[in-house]
Amino acid sequence: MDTLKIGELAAQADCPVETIRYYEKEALLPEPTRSSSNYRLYGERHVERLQFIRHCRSLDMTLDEVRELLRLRDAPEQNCGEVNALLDKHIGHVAQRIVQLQALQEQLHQLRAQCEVEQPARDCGILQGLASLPDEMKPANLGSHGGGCH
Amino acid sequence: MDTLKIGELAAQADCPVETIRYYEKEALLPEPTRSSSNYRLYGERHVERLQFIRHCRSLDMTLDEVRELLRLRDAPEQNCGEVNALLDKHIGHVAQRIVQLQALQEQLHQLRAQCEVEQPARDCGILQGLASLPDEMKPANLGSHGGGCH
DNA sequence: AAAAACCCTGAAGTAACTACAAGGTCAAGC
DNA sequence: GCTTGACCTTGTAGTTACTTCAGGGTTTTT
Repeated sequence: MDTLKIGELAAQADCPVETIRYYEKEALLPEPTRSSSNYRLYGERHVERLQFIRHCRSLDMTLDEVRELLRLRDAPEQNCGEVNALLDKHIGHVAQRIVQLQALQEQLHQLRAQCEVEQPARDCGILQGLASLPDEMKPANLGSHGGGCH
Repeated sequence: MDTLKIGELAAQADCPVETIRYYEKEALLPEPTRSSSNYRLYGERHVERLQFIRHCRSLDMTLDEVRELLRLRDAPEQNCGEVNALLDKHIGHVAQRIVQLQALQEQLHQLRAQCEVEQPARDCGILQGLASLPDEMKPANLGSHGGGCH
């Protein structure tokens, strides 16, 4: 019944093979059956589940959020209110991050305006602008849900 | 001459003590002198350098970017064109990330609109919307400079 | 039969810290 | 003089979501 090797599953869900093994270790994917030579063998339900996970990840959810959604998905007669709440919260996180990055962008543009020409580094307004710590924007202000742009 | 203990430096630059030790290990801060009881002792140049680093970090630069800026700062007669270029590149990263997150936000709002009520999870439009992998927005598309919002 | 392509496990590396554990030092109070 | 607490030391492990590697075994293709 389960006929897909890991590379075939990977192709169907557009996901690196190593990531699939990682998801298995994290218990996001159930352990598949094995062939006589110990190869993992997957079926349609694995394809669906992996696509679900990858879609969530493409929406920038954490694996913990995905885990929660999978749990809710696995209990189909329960109320989906929690699903809605989780998504709303995630939308809030993203909105917050956008606002943060926009404020950052403003600061960066101001800093950039300090030096329009190429000159000796000792006179560079940018390096001077970076020398003192502005209290409006401490690293701590980025918060635990900050995340980077890199 | 160097009279500040690590906790005092930490207070002046608003930076956790452990982070200072981490920056030292990363060679962003020079090794300080030591007291007879092996305590680190810092002076004004350390305060300045640490504030510089923290300011860069508050602007979401990577430590590699900071390292590069410190290098340029340490050569004051060189031309600062590289500083300007580094900052422009960083501004580009942030701009790109903002656009990405806005696209994400759009997708999340569309998904959220799939389910306005609380109902059995099996009928939840959100869970159904997450079930298939949309090709316009694969995780790979986020790129190596993606970063998260968490 | 040999080479290429695939599969296996387990460990280590990434970024930038943070949080211990297990101890040494110092100032204040009793 | 002794204790208590705040501070300092080193070193190690944990965080996220993977990615990369070493050192093999298997299957498919040539």
